Parts: sequence; C-alpha cells; structure tokens
Amino acid sequence: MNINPTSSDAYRLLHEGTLALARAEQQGIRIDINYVEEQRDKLTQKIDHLERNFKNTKLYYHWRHSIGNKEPNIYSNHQLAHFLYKVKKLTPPTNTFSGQGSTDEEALKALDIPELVELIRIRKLKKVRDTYLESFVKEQTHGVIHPIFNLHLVRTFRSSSDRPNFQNIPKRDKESKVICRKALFPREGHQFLEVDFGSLEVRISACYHKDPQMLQYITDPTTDMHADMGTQLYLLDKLDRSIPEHKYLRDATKNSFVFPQFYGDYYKNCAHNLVIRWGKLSEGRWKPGQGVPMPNGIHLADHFISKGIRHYEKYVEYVRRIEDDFWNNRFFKYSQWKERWWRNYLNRGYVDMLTGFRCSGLMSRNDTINYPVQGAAFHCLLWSFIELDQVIRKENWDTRIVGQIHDSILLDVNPAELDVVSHTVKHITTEALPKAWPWIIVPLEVEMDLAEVDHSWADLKKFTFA
DNA sequence: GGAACTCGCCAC
DNA sequence: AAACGTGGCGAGTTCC
Repeated sequence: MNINPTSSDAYRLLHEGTLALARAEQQGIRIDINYVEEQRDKLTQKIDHLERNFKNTKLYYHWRHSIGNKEPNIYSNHQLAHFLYKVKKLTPPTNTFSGQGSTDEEALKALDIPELVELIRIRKLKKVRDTYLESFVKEQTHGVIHPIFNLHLVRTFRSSSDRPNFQNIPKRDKESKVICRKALFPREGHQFLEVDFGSLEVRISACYHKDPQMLQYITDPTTDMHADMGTQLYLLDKLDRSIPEHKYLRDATKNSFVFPQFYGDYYKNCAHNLVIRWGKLSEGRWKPGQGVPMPNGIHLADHFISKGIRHYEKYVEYVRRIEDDFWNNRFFKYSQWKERWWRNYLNRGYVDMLTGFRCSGLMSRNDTINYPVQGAAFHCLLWSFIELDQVIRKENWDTRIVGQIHDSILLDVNPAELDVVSHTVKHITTEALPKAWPWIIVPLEVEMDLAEVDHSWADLKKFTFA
C-alpha cells in the first residue's frame, strides 16, 4: 500500500498541515488534574465493589472450581471463553476473527446471564479509568496534555492521534463522556468552540459520483434520505422524526443500513442489526409483543406480522430486495461509479483522490471506494485548519486551535474574539474552501458548539449566530 | 523480559 | 465476486 501526493497542492497540504498541527500540539489542552485523580479513585471504589459482588456469584464459584480452585482473571477473555464455551459448553453467539468464541459485549448479552451483564459494566468503568483518565495523568505536563496529530500513518491519508489519542474520547455514552470530557478545559478566561462539518463524507462522495438522487438529498432540505430508507426497511407509510419511536427507527436505519451500505456492507449484516440489535427481535419466528415499541402501542413484531413478515429469515430476504433497489434504482449513478472506480483500479493499479493524492498497492473493492472519499473529506478539514491557523497568526489573535477529529476542529477562544472567530471559521469552511477547490460541487455546512467561559469540553451547547 | 500477537472498545 | 472503511490503546497471552 502506497499513497503519494502527486500534485504540488497535495504536497503543500501535507507540509503546511504538519506545521499547523504542530502549533496546535504545542498549545495543548488544560486538564483538571485534581478532578481526574478524584474520578479515578471514585471509579476504583466502584470497580472494587462490583468485582467483589461478581466474585460472590455462583457463576464465579463455578468458574473457579473448574480450574482447580485457582482464582480466574475476570479480565482475561481467553479464560472467560474457555469457561463459557468449553466448561459450560454454551454455544458462542458469535466468533472472533480467529474462530474463537467471542466474549465481547454483544456476545455476552446474547448469552442472557445476569452476572455477565455485571461484567460488561465493570469493563466499561475500567476502560474509562485505565484508557482515558490514566492517560491524561500520564501524558500531562504542568496540567496540560499535548495530543499528537500524525499525517503520515493512515492508509487513506486521514490523520491519527496519540499520546494521548485525542480522537477517540467517549462521546456517545453519556456517563463515560461526562467523566472524561469534564477533565478538559481551555485556558483560564477562555471558552471551547467546536466546529463540525455536517455529513462531510457523504457530500465528498457526491463530488466523485455526482449521483442526481444523492445531490437532491444533499441540496433539498425537505428531503430526508434516512427517513426514506427507514420507511422502506420498517414498512411504514411515513416516518415522522418528531415521534420518539420513529426517531429511534430513523437512527437505526442510519447506523445499520445507510452508512454501512456506503462503506460496502451487505444486506445480511444490515438485516441483523436493523431488527436484532436495534429492533430487539430474535432469529427465527417472531411472537406478538416482541421488539421495540411502536407509536400506536404495539411492538415491532406485531407490526411486521401485520405486514406478513413473521420470521427473521423472511425479513433478511426483504432487506436483500431493498438493498438491490437502493443501488440499482435509487442510487444507480453512484453504483455505476463504484463499478467504474473498481475497474479503473484493476486496470491501472491505483485510484486518484480529488485532492491530488494517489492510492496504489493492494486494495480490496471496498477500499478503492472508501479511501478516496475518506481521504478527500479529511483534506477539506485540513485545508480549513491551515487557513484558520494562518489567519489567527496574521491577525495576532489570542484564540488558538487545539485539536482536530477528522471532520471537526476544537478551538480555545478568547471570548472577546468569539464573534470574529466564528464568522471567519464559517467563511473559510463554507465559502473559501469550495472556491479554492472547484471540484467541490455541493454546498458545505458546518455546525458549531460552544461552552461557556471556563467550562469543560463536556459542556458544549449548540451555538448559532446571525 | 521484551516483542508481537489477539481481543475488545473508544472515536469518525 | 464479495461481504463495514480508518485509527490508538490497554490487558492478557504467547513467542523467542
């Protein structure tokens, strides 16, 4: 695998990007070390308590007995798999890549053993303590962490981050998010502003394939791709985002079908996630009352049964037809582009990005589609990062860029500069960038989140301005 | 005793 | 035909 900048623009992006990122690294992010140590001790107490409870369960006694009354290591997946799948002879719900029975959260939940749910809880708390809080303490100097951003490590020419990794700090799980992000602060008297490109990868993919239906979804705010797919996949007449049960199904559609399809997933995985993971249904025949609630007081199983789909296998076949429609009707031009792109790769041995980089070497079919999209999308962020960094220095602002997460930028803002900073950011990302790169044929959008002065990264709130 | 591996899990 | 893309990192385990 080999990727090269093949134009001087691409080279400049790497050169200037390295310098701009280095300035953010040097600036760093303040951590509240007292808070971190306090939370770490709190978590330790919780973990110790839960561990003691776990070691008093019948399951644990059985486990210990099975290895000659030695103490098993409850954090060893190897030992746990041996106990569950060899000693107790349970059927592994899923297997790992190397063919062993899985002991991840999904598998343990499927086994439906209460003690294992407790083990999942312990693992989560340990992850927060040992991966995040511990690394903040370990990596800080004088109460500031300086995450590193690399431009030379990722196959798609995205960035990566380490020491500590600033790009995977918990966000989706509320509890983990608050514990970790409450540790991070801007300089005294300053405030965090985070700027996110909206659906950047989808927009950049459209710049490659120019599919008319996709362009419509991007440019017409009255359309909703995820809702359209949700109505099909869950057999609804319409999907109304203001109804909580419908919003849930729309999210399920987005995360289990639309995005995975864009990455190259296929209907069998999608069907499983749509109705088993999110819909809480089982394989085989469905019984009334099963599954997540629906708006009219019934449940998902009742709904599917009323539509003539009474078991999982029939639903999988249904999703196969939707997938076929998705690529061969709805996004036909996108589909043609994927095929053409793969053929080009087979003929030439490389694919070119819109940003002047070339991916060559051994790639799978999915790779040839995903790399150029992922890379060019990140380059939009990097170009904006460089531009903003230059304005900050030229205008001698007190505001600083402190980090970047693939399609977002984190700023440590002097409140007196908030107005000019937010307007400048908006201008660079949505106007200057498409002007500089005419291949960007779709509108770009950014969302901003702001924390109050002296508040943490956990305290961001939607920020709008005239 | 360290390197390299597997697995699990966090982000986009 | 193929079958979800990119990372970092901690812990346990195995190899040398």
